[in-house]
Amino acid sequence: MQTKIFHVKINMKVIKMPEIAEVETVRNTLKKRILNKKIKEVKILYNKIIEGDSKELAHVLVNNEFKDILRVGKWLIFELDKYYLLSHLRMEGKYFIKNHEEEINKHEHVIITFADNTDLRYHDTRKFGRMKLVKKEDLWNTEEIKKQGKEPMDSSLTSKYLLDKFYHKTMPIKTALLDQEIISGLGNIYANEVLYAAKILPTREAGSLKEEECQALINQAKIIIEKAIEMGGTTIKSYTSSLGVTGKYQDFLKVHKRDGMPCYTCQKPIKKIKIGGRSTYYCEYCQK
DNA sequence: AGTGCGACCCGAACGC
DNA sequence: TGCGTTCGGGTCGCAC
Repeated sequence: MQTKIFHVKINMKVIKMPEIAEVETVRNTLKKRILNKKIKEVKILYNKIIEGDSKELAHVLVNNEFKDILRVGKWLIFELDKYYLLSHLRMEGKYFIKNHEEEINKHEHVIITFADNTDLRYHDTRKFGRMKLVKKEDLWNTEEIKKQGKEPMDSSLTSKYLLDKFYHKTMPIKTALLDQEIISGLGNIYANEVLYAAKILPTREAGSLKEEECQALINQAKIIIEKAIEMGGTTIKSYTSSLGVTGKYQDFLKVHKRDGMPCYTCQKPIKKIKIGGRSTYYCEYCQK
């Protein structure tokens, strides 16, 4: 099983979507497969994935079991008895469940073996992902968790909240959308999509947005995330091969990676620029 | 404090 | 063909 196969084929390229919807999909998928199974061995093959002492982490996991899996923003949180194991997939982190006998792939960096001889394997080609052990009582005082802003699906994410966060901000709205301390869970791809759907130019100063524009961002973020979670679930279930992508995914992304191609609304070519070093796609006519 | 940018990684795509 | 170069993702840390 591959848990991170949130891929969309566009222009014959596979686009990866390491965002909140995908992390939620991973959480739901793993919950069905790994809870309440005794861990008998932990191998850490690349130490920099682990923040802190990797030997201690392995020691804590062995003879323990995962009770539940939570999520805050893009952080996966595996519940143990006295600790939580935090896991951030960054761009290319994936979890596989394999039989322990299967050969270890060169990108598998953490191998957790259960008593039933199945492995939970953390796979990360770019080695950007991170894991960290925290004591249960410290979870909400952990920097990474504490600073997460409101999630798109959270009803307390309101236009007033955004208006307040954006107040006097000179950075482009695109950059502000990627700030996890404001909205937790949006990545570069969804930021592009949300701005297009809300008809807001990515270059606008965040502080220049009106309340109704903030509301439009929230509305579109909810729609896009919800759809993506729905699609993610479907993708996991129907996954059979690397080509297991159905037709509807091709219609999902409206601007991302579509530079030079006609805008679906006005037919003028989609522009591509860099904002904060990140690829930004937009329609200069439809977005104001 | 707010903002911007390089570093971290490595496979894929691109240029010659 | 094969080589070297560029790009892209999220986040942190540093410089201004």
